[in-house]
Amino acid sequence: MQPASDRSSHELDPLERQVVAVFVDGVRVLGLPRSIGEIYGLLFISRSPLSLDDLVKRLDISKGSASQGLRLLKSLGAVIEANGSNGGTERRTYYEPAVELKRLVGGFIREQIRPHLESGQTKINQLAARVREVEDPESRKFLSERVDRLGHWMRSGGKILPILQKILGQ
Amino acid sequence: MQPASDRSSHELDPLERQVVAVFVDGVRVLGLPRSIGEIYGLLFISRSPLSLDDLVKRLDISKGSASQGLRLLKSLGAVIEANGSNGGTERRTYYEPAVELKRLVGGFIREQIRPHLESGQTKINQLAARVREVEDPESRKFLSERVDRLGHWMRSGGKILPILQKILGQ
DNA sequence: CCGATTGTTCAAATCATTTTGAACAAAATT
DNA sequence: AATTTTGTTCAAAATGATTTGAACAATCGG
Repeated sequence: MQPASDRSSHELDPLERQVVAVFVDGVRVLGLPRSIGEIYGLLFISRSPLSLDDLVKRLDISKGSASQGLRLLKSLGAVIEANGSNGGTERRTYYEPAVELKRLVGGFIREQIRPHLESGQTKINQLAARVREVEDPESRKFLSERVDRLGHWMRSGGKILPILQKILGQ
Repeated sequence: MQPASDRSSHELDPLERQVVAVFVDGVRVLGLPRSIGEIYGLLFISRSPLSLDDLVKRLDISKGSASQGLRLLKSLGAVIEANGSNGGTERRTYYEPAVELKRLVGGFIREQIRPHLESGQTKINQLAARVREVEDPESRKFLSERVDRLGHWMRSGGKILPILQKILGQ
């Protein structure tokens, strides 16, 4: 005989499976691996925080995956450690999802978008320097027009981000 | 003896290579394959339209890649066919890049983002229906709060897109 | 101190995506 | 009509990313 809320059952129930599937899809659009979606999805639909071991058992993934997945999600600020409100016994750490869109978007931008924009800006500066050394004035004009445009795109991208965050912050 | 603008040289010059590298990086962030970045990048930095065959030779990619890459780029509205301004001789088609950010962003949103948002919305509706059938009122309350949140995220995503387009359209 | 528990790391295996290239189709040229 | 040119398609190969699992470290309890 099992308790009503069957924490020892390893399998996901259909609703949980469906939620996890939504997140697996979602993270693929963002270019993140499937396991990230599985982990976050299960945390999102679970009423209480889960340990690494819970994730391993219920999602049937390896410890390695769970560990790495949690690390990434923590770095994004998408999961937080739920330090047991118990008296400090229990050394196992439990995780819960951050559920404010603002936080999620902010973390994603900070970790996954900004670094690319920054390295892109560097490369475009190098490009501009090279273009200045092109002999033929006609070519140089064309190339600098294009490279300028590229720089403009980058700057637009940079400007969009805070706006995005502002809007999604409600 | 070769003409000054050496169209028969297969190799990219260093500047072209650098531009292509920037686009290869760029499209990876968007989750598109490398060849897409190579093709668009070379078109972007080329003073005249290029044919499929030019792309194959200069980028040293297969005909198949070039053909599929061009198809995707056309569907995004990122390259357009430059119908020779000649008298209709020349049956080979040449391609040039669309260089207005607005167009590029619009195409990407239409082809790569909207479909996901739409199928996501469908899935969330199914989810909501299932949640209504959960017996335990406590659980049902929790689950419907979470699923509502998910729906809210989706709608936020949908609302952001036109704003993005407006801002990037200058 | 020893064994059990919890979690991390990283090389190897697995899996998914992209690229290739051969076969084919369509249209133009001889 | 046969050949050449241009381009598409798609199964198989190559590539690249993720996942696994064994080895390891750290901490706790007995």
